[in-house]
Amino acid sequence: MKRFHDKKIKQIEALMRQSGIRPTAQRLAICRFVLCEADHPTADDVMAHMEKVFPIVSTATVYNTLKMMVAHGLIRAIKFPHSDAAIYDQNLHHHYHFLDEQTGRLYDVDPKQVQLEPSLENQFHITDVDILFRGRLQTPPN
Amino acid sequence: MKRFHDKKIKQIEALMRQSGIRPTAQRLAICRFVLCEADHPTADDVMAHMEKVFPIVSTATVYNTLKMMVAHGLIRAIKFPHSDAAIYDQNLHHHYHFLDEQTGRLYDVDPKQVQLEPSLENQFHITDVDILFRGRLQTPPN
DNA sequence: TCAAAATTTAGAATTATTCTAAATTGAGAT
DNA sequence: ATCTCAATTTAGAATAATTCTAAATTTTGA
Repeated sequence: MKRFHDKKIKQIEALMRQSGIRPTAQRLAICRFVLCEADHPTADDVMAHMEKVFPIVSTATVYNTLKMMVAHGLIRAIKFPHSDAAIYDQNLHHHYHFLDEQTGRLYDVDPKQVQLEPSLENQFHITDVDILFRGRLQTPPN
Repeated sequence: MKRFHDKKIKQIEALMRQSGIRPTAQRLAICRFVLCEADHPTADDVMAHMEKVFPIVSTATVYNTLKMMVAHGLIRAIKFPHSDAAIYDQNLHHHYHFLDEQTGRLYDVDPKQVQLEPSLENQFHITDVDILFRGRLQTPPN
């Protein structure tokens, strides 16, 4: 499993280089976490993880790296109404979100599962649609 | 028109009392602006207006009053991804929003104009849906 | 008219994020 | 290996939106 691990690192390093991000140790650790381990993390989540796996990282580096990843198209930054902190999304496909109001956890929603037909052509030319569903997880019938 | 003006003030005062908000001079001015004059204002917009019509109001009072109006169901506070500032919405009907990306102006969208059918019952119990359409105003054919 | 309660205020505190300028690290030429 | 220049990282200051605090002011109702 060490080998597997190494391979993942190598892949991420390659991805970073392809995107034009020089893979320093800090950046690599941040990218790995955000791309492979985390689920809709905030900058704070990344900080907390980094404090475990990396001697000392500054908030500046975390924010700079996240911003860089966004700029190079590796992730997207999104804000939701329930929190002031941006979350970083590794899912680059067009998708919506569901917020479990009880846990605060976000889930991706495939647009295929959502039939949406706005009749607004007369007034607005729509280029993008953000949707946040809110509620609770469905308790499966036992 | 003075009379008309007075009547509006009286109505707002009555509304405040009914909602359990004691109508002080500051609060009345804030309520009037938010309910009758403004369009999706931020706290900052309210501050700017107040500086014109009222000697001195503190940010604390503006925020307190807005929070109070929200708590008493006179308005709703909403956050959108394009700005960190909350906007206050006097439209209490269920509705969506359209953001004109060129001007930053928000428009209400009647849910009747939007056919939405998510197939998520197996996974999620949806209690609310926030939608933000983004784009530009439709240029009317000349 | 006076005390108690409510309101307002200035300014400090907080949170998420960005900026700044100095220190450190790294890469390529020698 | 070594030196230099550019890139990166850092601590901490700055910013913006909002909340908090404690003192000052206003209001209310015996």
